[in-house]
Amino acid sequence: MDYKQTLNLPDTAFPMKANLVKKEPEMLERWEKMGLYRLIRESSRGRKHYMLHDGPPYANGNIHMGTAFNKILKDIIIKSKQMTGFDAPYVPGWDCHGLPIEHKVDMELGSRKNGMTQIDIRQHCRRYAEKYIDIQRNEFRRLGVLGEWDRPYLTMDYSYEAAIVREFGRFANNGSLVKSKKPNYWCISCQTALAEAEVEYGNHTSPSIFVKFPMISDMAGRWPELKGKSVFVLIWTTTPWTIPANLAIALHPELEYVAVETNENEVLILAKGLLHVCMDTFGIKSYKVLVEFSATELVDLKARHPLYDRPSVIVLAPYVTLEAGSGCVHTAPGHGREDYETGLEYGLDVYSPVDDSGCFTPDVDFFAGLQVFEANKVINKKLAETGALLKEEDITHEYPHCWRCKKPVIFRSTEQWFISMEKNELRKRALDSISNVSWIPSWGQERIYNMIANRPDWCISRQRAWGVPITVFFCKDCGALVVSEEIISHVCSLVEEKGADVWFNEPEENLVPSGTKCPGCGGARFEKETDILDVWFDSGVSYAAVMEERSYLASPADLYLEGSDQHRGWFHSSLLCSVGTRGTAPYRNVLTHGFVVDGSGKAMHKSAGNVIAPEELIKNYGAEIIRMWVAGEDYRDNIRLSKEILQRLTEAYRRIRNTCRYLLGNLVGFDPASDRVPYKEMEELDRWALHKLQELSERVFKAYDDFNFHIVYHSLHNFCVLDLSAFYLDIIKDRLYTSPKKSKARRSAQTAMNEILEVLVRLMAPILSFTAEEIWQHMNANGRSASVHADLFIPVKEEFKDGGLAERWETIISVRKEATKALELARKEKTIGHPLDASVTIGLPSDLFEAVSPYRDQFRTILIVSSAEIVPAGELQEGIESETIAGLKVKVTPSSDKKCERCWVHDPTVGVDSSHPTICKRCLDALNES
RNA sequence: GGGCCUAUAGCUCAGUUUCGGUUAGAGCGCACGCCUGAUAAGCGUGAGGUCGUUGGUUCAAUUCCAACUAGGCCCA
Repeated sequence: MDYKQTLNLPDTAFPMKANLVKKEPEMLERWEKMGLYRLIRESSRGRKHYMLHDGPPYANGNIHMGTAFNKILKDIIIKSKQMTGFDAPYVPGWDCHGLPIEHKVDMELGSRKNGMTQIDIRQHCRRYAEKYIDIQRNEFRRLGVLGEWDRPYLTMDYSYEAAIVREFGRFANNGSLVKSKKPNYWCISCQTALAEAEVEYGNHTSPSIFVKFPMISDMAGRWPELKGKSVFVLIWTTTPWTIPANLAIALHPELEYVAVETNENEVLILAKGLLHVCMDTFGIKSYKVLVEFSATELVDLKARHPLYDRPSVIVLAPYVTLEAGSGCVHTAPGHGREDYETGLEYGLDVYSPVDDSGCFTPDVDFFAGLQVFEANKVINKKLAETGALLKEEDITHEYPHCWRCKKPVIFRSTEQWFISMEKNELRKRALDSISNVSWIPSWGQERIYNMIANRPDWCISRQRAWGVPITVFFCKDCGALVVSEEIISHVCSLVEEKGADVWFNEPEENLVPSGTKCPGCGGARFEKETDILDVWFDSGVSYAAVMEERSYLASPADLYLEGSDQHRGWFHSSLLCSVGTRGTAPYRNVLTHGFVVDGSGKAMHKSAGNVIAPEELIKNYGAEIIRMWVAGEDYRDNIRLSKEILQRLTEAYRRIRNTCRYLLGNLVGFDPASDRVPYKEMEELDRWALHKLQELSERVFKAYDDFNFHIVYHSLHNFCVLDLSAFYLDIIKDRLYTSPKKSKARRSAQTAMNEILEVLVRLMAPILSFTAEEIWQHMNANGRSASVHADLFIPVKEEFKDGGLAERWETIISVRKEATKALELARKEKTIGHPLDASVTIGLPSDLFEAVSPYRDQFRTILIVSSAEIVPAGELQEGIESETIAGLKVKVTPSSDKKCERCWVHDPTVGVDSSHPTICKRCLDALNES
């Protein structure tokens, strides 16, 4: 007789092989068809909200691992919050305006751009953004990210553009908006301002000059050594054309300076550390240090400009180095970023006497009308004439060039709009609001605090085409700035209806409310501003344009979640916008993650050739493995990605999948409604499993709560591998297979397994979204939600917890561990093969014997051997001594009994019934019962 | 150069973080073996770590402090 047919072996249609690459798209289609996202929204209506506000990725290019990571992390949070019992909507967004898109469109258009209007170009930009929104949307959905994909928020939506204008208006109308000069890259050939991204660095030869600035301030009074000498401060520069704009000389606050006499009573001031280098350069053999000063002694003293009759003041600046020059840095606030910052600090004018074509303005004596690069040699000649030029030579160095015409660019100051950090105490209020936000990890707080504390005013104007205009006017008669709540509200409604294009399409008279008068002169003719807004302002007001606008969302959000670079980006701009207009931060919690790096911890760069694309992984592994990777890595640090990591994840995935498959297979024919065994009547081992399950739930819930998804992942995996596969499931196999189908012993195990699967499938759903759903479809259908994602976590059941039981089983497990070691030795010695060949006797020290002896009858099954006996240590002479538990001995011998053909246990009762001569009594009973 | 952060077995993570103290844990992978009634599965045993480097504090440091190195983000 083939007794195998009489066993209850696992049986399920749930495939062992996941085939994720093929199955995932089918699952997505299913979700799409059933309208899963809507379904979840409807089913959670009325629950407490959890508001995660999506930071908009830029609508350009395909997604990369970083954006994929970020979106999956958000999805895990949304799903876990949803299953915890919140109503957690997710509205994805895109950042659509800005230079990078305009750039790409520029390149696509090429020379065609020349005949085009700004409106034409904007149309192309809009189409370009739309194209990539579609591409990225599909890519994000493919990852299993659930959200309102059919109605995302776009910063180029008319309603969003209107919100930008409205929020900008609040700043304009509360006096925070100021106009002032700021140096920027400027291409004199294209006659346009350039952004950092439009500048390419390349070699360039510049004249390098050392120039003497005579001191005006009296030095001899304080330093008698200098009495009667001509004292000069020595500066060095590679841009002689900025000398006419010199207003200051910067020294490093912590460097030592010297006054050195070179010849004929001439004294030079320079950094002590560069003295010898400089003297060598000048070919000065004999010189004498007269005085040494610290920089702080010289600050505020005045030198005279070498060409003009005006002072050049000595200031301190941290960026001064000893790498080159004299340690005294020529400072022209109108022509350098650092010079500008220093100028602001010391209240210097942003003097930039150069016009659009790069020529000196008429007020510049000697050089008016000269183009700056041409002017270099003229200026040097003039300096030489006045005796100020100490040394001149050419040097080749890295210098910024225009990305389009490849010509060297200059730094030049132009009028820009700023949001003042001080006018309405924006800086102070922003800093105050930071402490009301929970920053995760906590160091995020210090990081953004330092940034806000040290940042200059926010320059919000861009001389570009693709963006939302700065909607202010100037009076054509008196030049006054004209902006008001009425004007902003009028423009807003126009933009709402026609998009921001209306600003460029319509003449001024159509953009102001009729009857608008200049508040200064009463004039009625206006000129509109043509600058557009910094795109950081666009996304910075998303809390207003999205969270406040949509009825089912709310602001402040519970969570903003982006990479750590966003402390300078979106977290930063959103904070300034919200504090500036609402007086409070737009978020309660800010979670940051690190960056995706390669297996060795290096950043992914095209040039390094170590970039891995999401598309490639989806094709080879499936999105589920990427999701597991997102969960498994501790994202506070850098997030590593390599082939080996993926390999490990794939194996872990199979393990979890197979454990669930085994549970499914053993639950065939089990209807919990009618077959469930009451807790009190369950076998103790099954109750142990339920206890461990509650511990798992507790740990996982806490981990989800703390956003520690790697703990969720490790906990789930460990539970499947250790508690289930290697212990619980292995032991109950015998009971499941050989007991009668409907026996209480078997139903008890199934009751536990059913509970385990119900809990597991939910706990894993936020991470293993595809697989959990697949399992869900194979589970008993009674009263089940249409999707696991529309269901809730099963709360920890206190009634399933039994600490005392768990403790007793800890002891049993520790004894089991010793027994398996002894079995392994016996196997090595070929005494046994399968553990069921063995008969085991365990000698235990008295305390252990006391603890374990109530379970002596169960030890055969616990050890999965044919017979097991527990005796006091003294009664066992032979056997292997344990190395870890003192006094414990294990004796393993081959079983002398016959092997039951049905249950494979060697048992003395095999053959008791002549009609079934090859099976044991237990199996005989089982056969008779069923 | 500045701000913030990270550094535990081949890989992913625990732990020591509010008190520094006996042989630093887990899983995976690897090696070896078992099973063939979870089978392109399952079980067992074992080998892997001077806890980034160097100093300091201490009776004692992977754990505290400093510097350095490597790496990351943001600035310059």
